[in-house]
Amino acid sequence: MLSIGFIRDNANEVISRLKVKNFDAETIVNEIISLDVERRNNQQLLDDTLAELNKLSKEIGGLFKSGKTDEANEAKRKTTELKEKSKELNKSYSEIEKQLFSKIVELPNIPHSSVPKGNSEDDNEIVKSNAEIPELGGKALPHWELAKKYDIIDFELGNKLTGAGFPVYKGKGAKLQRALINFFLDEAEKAGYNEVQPPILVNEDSGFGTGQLPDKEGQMYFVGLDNLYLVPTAEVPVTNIYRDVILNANDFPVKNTAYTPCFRREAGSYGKDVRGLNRLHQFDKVEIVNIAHPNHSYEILDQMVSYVESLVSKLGLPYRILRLCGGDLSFTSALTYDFEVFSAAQEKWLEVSSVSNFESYQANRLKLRFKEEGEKKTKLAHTLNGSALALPRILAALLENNQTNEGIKIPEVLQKYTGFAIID
RNA sequence: GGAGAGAUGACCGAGUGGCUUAAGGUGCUCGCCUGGAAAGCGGGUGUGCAGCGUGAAACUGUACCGAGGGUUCGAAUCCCUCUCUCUCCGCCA
Repeated sequence: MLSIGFIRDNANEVISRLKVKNFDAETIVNEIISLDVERRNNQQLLDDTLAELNKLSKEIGGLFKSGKTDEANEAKRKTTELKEKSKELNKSYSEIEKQLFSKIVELPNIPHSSVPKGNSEDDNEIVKSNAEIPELGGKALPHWELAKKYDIIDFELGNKLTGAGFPVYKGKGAKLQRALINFFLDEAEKAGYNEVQPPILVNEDSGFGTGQLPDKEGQMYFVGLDNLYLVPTAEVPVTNIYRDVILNANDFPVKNTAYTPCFRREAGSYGKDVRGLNRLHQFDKVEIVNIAHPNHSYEILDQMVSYVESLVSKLGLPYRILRLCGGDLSFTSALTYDFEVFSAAQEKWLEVSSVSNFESYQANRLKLRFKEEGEKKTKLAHTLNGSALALPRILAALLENNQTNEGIKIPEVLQKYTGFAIID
């Protein structure tokens, strides 16, 4: 969420810049400003009342000790009114604060100045395209048919065990999954990322910290008996490692990577591009998460984009990089680059990575702060994350693009992980 | 799952209603001392919100001793609820 001080000092800027996200913030911002004034007035009264009460209590203590019981009882009588007053002020304070909070969390993050205007994915800006699209000829099969032909992914079996969107990887398919995970983790480590293996169930505080809760509650699987959520991405547990943490400026940049399965209910997206591996309820992903100094977070973002680009290049996949327009940008993001690879039999671009800078939006929820060298005051850090990479669509593109009469060729970089060069 | 014991600052640890402004120690840091260091001595050392200022700081008020309520003029301390940790038993990959 945006910090109240920033909204207070930059109300007009907040309103105008949120228009890029097609978000009309005027009413909310005005409500926030007036609630903020109300809150501060209320706090002043409350603090004064409590100060007076504290002073009296101390005096009463002294009077009792020196045996002046009558005077003490007299003073006690005076506190009654103050106590009632402070109770009321306390109540109104929490009420105002609650309202203020509920308004502030309604505001999305402010988009970066480079974010293009636009309403949908059609308005995203293509930053780079390396689309040497392979010629497959007429008899190219989509990946779900290849999966069946070589018996490497079993969608029906997943239906039996769980339901739609939970495929079973078999034989060389399972091994290829494992190879991709190891390849991605090894590459991340080479790029300076520290590997962590977090829990894949998280509590409500964690869900709030990265912004999944309260808005996107319906998108996560919820284990009601224990009040826990299955992670939709490793971003949630890995970023929340730093919840309520105060870093030193020289700790930056903090770079973590994690492999986790990811669980998404995908409510409301039934029937659209869900064939095969295109959209699943459970999938594997390696995520990279950075915590950065505010002055350097956009350099870090560029580094992350280059890093992800190196992965898709090494896998030999045709790709393009998009800068998301305001309308397509997520609620919490200030700037997002999407990576898409071309899946040649479906003749479709598939999103395989999303790399974002959240600036201090998540950090404010997380209370993730840092101190400059020698300074006492804390400041909010910047958080960033990116998929590096999400497996299913990578797999879909690899299968489709590398199919030959002899079988499916495995990219050279993966062969030392798979132990085979072809699926036949 | 059963029984018991706990949760105090960066860390250890005292504190059973007001001489607590959270003792004492460790760590860190600044100063003195020193050729330099160690030791020693002295000072400082949390977070949020608000006020005052606005370059920041300082200063003032307030809240925070696992979380949330309650009792009281006054709560780290008493009461209630919850969460978590440890020990033993049970179960178990």
